[in-house]
Amino acid sequence: MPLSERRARILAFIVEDYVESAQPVGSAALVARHDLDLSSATVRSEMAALEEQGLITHPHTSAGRVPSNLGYRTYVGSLMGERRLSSEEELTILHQFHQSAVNLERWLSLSASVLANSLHTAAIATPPHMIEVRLKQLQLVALTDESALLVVVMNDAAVLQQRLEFPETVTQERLTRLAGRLNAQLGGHTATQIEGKPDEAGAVERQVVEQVVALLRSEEDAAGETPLVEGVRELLRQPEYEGDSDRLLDTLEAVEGSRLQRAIPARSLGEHDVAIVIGDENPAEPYRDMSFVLSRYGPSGGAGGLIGLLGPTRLDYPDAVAHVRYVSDVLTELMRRFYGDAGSTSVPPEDQ
Amino acid sequence: MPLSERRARILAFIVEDYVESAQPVGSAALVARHDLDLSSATVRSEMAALEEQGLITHPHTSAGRVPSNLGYRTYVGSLMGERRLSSEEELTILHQFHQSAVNLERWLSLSASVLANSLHTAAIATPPHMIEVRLKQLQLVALTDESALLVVVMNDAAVLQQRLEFPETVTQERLTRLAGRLNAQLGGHTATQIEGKPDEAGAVERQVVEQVVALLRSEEDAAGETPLVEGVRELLRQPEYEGDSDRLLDTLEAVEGSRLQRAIPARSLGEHDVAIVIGDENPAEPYRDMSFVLSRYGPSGGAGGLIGLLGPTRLDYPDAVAHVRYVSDVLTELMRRFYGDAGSTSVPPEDQ
DNA sequence: CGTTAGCACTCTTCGCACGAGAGTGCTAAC
DNA sequence: GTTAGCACTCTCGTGCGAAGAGTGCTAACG
Repeated sequence: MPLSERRARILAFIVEDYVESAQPVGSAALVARHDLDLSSATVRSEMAALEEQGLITHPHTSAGRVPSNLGYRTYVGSLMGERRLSSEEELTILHQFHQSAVNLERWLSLSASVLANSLHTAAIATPPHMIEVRLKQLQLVALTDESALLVVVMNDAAVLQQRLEFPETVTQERLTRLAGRLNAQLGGHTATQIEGKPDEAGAVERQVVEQVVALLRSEEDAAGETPLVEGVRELLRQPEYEGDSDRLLDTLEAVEGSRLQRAIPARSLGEHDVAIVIGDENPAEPYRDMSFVLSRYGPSGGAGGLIGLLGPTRLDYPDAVAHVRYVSDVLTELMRRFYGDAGSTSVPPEDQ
Repeated sequence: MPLSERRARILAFIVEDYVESAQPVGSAALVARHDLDLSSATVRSEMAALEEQGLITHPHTSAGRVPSNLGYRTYVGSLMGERRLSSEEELTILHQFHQSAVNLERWLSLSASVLANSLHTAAIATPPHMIEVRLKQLQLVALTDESALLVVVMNDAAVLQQRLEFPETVTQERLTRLAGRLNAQLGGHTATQIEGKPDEAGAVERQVVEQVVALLRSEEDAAGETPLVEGVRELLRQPEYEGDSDRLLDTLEAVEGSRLQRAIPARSLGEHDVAIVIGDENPAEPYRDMSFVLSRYGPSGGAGGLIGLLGPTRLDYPDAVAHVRYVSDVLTELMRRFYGDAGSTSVPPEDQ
């Protein structure tokens, strides 16, 4: 049953008032704030109907109304207006990026900070990773006579390092030669491709190749890395947590602990989409009373990840969507500009 | 006025009982728990005397006694027994290190985790840095035609990276040659030494050298880096924060925000010492009701930092000291074993 | 003279009742 | 269909009293 125009308007007002005040909204307050040409009594009967449809609820008999998850979902799905950032807001954000160092990690944490501060809630960002991770170049630096540092640069500009212990004495000269040879042979290839090649002769060589593969694999798994979280304190200062230390600590745990990464709804997300997950739409237990507003960032086909907001269900969704979309676009554009299409140009032809 | 033997014993019991229960301890409870050959009345008069000397206080007239900061200080300074970890405890800890990857950063966070979990409070670790940071080797990897990634390895095995934008087109060949030449010229030198050398010819060359110096400097400043914090949730679950959301949030801010690094008492700390800072001995405002138990880690003369605990003043100090000391020793030993004396052997003779 | 039993006193905590306030739901009239 | 009126319900803050814990003092004891 579709909502009547009037009923929909009332639902929208309830959502918006509640988002702003964090207080259940009563019929009288509602007519006072928005000049509806209705009496509170009429609004009350409409509210009763909305409650009947499961869109709003009562905390208790004599309290005002609060949107249910379904209510938020309806609001987000068809009621809320499209919000665009003003050019002033956009400039303020851009300005911060231009002041930052040219460094992907910084950008990510800056993006999350901007989102967190704008919406007064937590923001998350998963580190970028490519679908196809390829070796760009490797280097070996002797540390002691029998150990060295392996530094691997990937096509998504990620740099990983690993210390190696050798069973025999190796000189820097030998390591440099080895690195040069391996770069020529393995550069531009994926972990799987490298594994398909015939084994190296010496133990040292095999060990290096093995580690290179391991590092490539770990970068491929970067999607599983701990997401960056910013603004937890903003979130915890929200009135939903006021005076409720237990809930506060549980949320802290849910947000900072390792559980978050499994709860992020990383399902298919179109290029320019913003995904909204409200309350118990998220199957993971501790996020039942929270919402995610997420977007994919990164040039299409290149390295990318997710960025967005994590807040109470009582979120300013229009504002959240506008901010997430804008920040994600800025981030994508920066990556495109400064990292090219993240390796997609430098991938050599397949071999085999 | 020195404490009488008996009075000292009573103070120690008060501290220990309070540490364990988090409840003010009353005279009757005290005699019941420890078989003192005294009546509660006698204990009461001793308590009155201890209060007179400022070692304990009353939350209110009819409550038990709580140690004051001075009381803790006295306890820590002369009353508490030396605690050593049992070999079982030591093995449990060692076991965790042996399961971890050979990676300094991992070790650090593991150390902090171990401390946090053992004492049920927060643990902090400042990233290691050397007093003298020297360039070990650098590498340049072309990313696009006009940009490259500069990777710098330092004598403390730290690896930093920075993206460079060049005003002209550069090939990987040219970068490789440049890197080789710079390694020969600058390897083993400090930022200051490199700055003392005559300027390079080309713009690209100058830019690279400039960045190398900047990265060395930033590593020198690593002492000022954000310390690693582990176990904040453990800390916040302590009874001192129970039901007090405001204090909880303030503490969260103090511990996770950027203020922490300035509050860490990084003053001179002997090789094997464990420094204890209790309550308002820390001049920084938000840490007035917290204690630090810190130790320096890292081989002497090599890269090192601070590691330790951050908890309520109501800390199990003997246990804290024993754990901090042990973990710090383990960490130092691991560094010595796997990173050698962190570059001190590979420092070339001074030039000039 | 130090130690102890006894006791009055103080202060917190908890449960409970009570009134004010907010908001609903129903009904009857417009 | 809309509205005014009103009884009803529930929360929240406040005040009060009883229970409990622990002290401080005093007087007696060895």
